[in-house]
Amino acid sequence: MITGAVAGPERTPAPVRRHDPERRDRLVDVAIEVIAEHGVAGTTHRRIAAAADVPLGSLTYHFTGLEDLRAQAFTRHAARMAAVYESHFAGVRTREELLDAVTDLVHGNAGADDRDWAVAYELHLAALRDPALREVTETWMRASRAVLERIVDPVTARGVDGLIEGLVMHKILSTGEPRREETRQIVARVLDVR
Amino acid sequence: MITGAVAGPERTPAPVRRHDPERRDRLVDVAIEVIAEHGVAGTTHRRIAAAADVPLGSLTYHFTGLEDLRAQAFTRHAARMAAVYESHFAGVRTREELLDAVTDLVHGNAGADDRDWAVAYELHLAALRDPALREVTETWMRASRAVLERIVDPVTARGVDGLIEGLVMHKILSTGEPRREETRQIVARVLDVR
Amino acid sequence: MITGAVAGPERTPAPVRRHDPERRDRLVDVAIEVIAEHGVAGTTHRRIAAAADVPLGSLTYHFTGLEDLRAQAFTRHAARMAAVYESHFAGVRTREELLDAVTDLVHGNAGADDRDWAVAYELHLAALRDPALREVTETWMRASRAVLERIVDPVTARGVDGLIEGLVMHKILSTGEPRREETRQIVARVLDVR
Amino acid sequence: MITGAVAGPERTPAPVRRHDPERRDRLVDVAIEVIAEHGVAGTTHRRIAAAADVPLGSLTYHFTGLEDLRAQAFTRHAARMAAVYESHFAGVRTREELLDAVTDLVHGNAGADDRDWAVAYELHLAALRDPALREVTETWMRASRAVLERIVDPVTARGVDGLIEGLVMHKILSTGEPRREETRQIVARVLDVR
DNA sequence: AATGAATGAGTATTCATTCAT
DNA sequence: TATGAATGAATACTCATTCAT
Repeated sequence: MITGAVAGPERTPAPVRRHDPERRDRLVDVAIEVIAEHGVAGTTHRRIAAAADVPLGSLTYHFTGLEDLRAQAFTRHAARMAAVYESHFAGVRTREELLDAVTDLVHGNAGADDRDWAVAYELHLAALRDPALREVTETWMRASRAVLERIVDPVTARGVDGLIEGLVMHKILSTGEPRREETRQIVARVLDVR
Repeated sequence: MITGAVAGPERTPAPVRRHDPERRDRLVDVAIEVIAEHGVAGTTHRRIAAAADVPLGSLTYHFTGLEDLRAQAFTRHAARMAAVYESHFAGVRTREELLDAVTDLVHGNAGADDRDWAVAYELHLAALRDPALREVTETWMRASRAVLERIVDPVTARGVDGLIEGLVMHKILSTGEPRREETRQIVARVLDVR
Repeated sequence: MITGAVAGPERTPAPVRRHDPERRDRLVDVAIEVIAEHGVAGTTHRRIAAAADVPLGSLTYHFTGLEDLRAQAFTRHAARMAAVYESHFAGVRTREELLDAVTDLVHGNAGADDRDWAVAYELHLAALRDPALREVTETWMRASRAVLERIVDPVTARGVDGLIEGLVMHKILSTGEPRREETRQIVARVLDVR
Repeated sequence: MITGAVAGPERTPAPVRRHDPERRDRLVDVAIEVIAEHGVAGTTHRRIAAAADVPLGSLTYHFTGLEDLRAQAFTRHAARMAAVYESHFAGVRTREELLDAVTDLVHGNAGADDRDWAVAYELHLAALRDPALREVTETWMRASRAVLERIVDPVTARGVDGLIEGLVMHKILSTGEPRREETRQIVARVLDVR
């Protein structure tokens, strides 16, 4: 016996959806993905809504505006990146161990891939023009330095942090993958190991 | 020997050139300025036209489109930055001299200021998604390395180049200016000086 | 005789009324305030809800829609303005007394200030396009005339009523306050006093 | 012989339009009409564009924004209304002639109909909240008074002007047309005729 | 050759209203 | 009963690009 399905003439195609707790939360994650994919400039309400499979109005319901959502996305991303740093260097005690850990980080073996770094650079650039985001980048930078300063002195920490930033950016930009051994050699010098 | 009238492929039928013959050229410069001021995302035909005090139609007359103009602006900027590198390191012979030169570069005493670096980061990020710009960044990066490789080995060159990139970015992002002596100390290690 | 429980058509099954039992009533007042502040065009569910410190859903719960609420707000305002007329002219018997009373009304010494008149004009204009509101304005206008006709003939009543309308509007629009003595002089002529 | 008209497969449905000088000018007129029809609140870009049979983008090309267009529409309307006053009272010399002229004006026999007055009231209300429009209303009001002051003293001018305003508004709001003779009688008193 | 007008696609945002809870 | 989430239509506005002049 066939149940229901009596085709009335103007049956609407199922309104569905509705009641989606955590949507707000999910939207922030989707926004991060869209930034990774299309850059800040290409991050539009429409694109996020489409990626999250959510109606357009939902975005401005949950967030004051695109700027608001963007800021939250960046804040979350920075927090995650800081957590990656934190946990990646958690067991490191000596400069020798740090050397391997930093090399791993640069080469993507630490929980943050090119995509994540790309978002980070988007954040950096956005922060250059938006003071509100400066706070996010500064908090993040302070956290990173603090992690490194558990093992090395502040000057070295600043050097390593800067080196990571630059090497990763060049790695992302280059077509050819740089050799791990070379990276290790450079990091070793900044760390004054050997 | 007749100097003029060398029949090149695009011989125009007596140019006449109403006035403002270097407008095309000037527009590229203005575009760089607008990118510095408003970022790639905020760089529109209208904004450039206004900044150059030129009618809107003039932009699409001289350039295929915005993308075209942007690419030319980035190309020119990269060439200029490469020239800054080139001339800044021109007289440098020893690692000791290089140490000072690099420190100067990072601290803005080399012909490239924060504004210039900001455009460079805009380019980096744009190149991440536009293969056409990848060529520009790679050419530039190769040129930078070549300059450094006149003085140090390739691995060190890559390290110094990356360190400059990272330190400058962090300097631009930070509110407080980092101390020159610290920078020098870090660079010294990568250069293996002292 | 039992006072309560008169079985009217809409006998509710023991109201219970959680709290804020006069919310509905209060919302109408808040709506009037919002109209005064932002005009009909700027009177939105959200704005009223915010001004009343009430959840958004509360508005559509208590009222069929915005139009409904607006109509009720205007109706109440017109009733209040009519009451102001009524009580302001209550003790007036002679044309001489009326002359002072009208002058006072125009100059805001009668319980209705510029803000109230602004809402009145919003109503007038809205009524121009919404027949439902026409009823409100006509009832109000009839009431006003009736008040005046207790003292003067219908033609004079219509004249005075019109004059009040026009003088108040010009007073509201003008930057400089008109002189009371002038107003009095004009009103005197329409009333044929002196 | 059949000329042209060789039907290619993807013939677009005629782009037409283009080159429409005076469009800007025409848009201001259309805006006035839309305000008359739908009120300020209902005057949207879309509505004006549709009424003028012009693409949406054309509006923001010619005007800074809706506010700009609205202001220009009101300014033009006020100028026209002032011109109506001016020419309507041009030949008037005596108070007796003025009496007839004012009565005609109120009853719509002077080149300004209900529709025009409705726009005027829209302007009044808009001016209440927008200082920029205050200038328009004040200029207009000054012009009206100046016209009347050629015939009567300033106080009387202010009274007549106010009376016209009020009587016209009530006439527009009322369903039944008031009797001309009554209007004349009231105006006569303010003018102190007979 | 040069440009101002024109246009259609796309942007963020606001909002009245519906509805599951 | 009351409400916060949800949604789709509508809003003003921006813009790259086209094109008649």
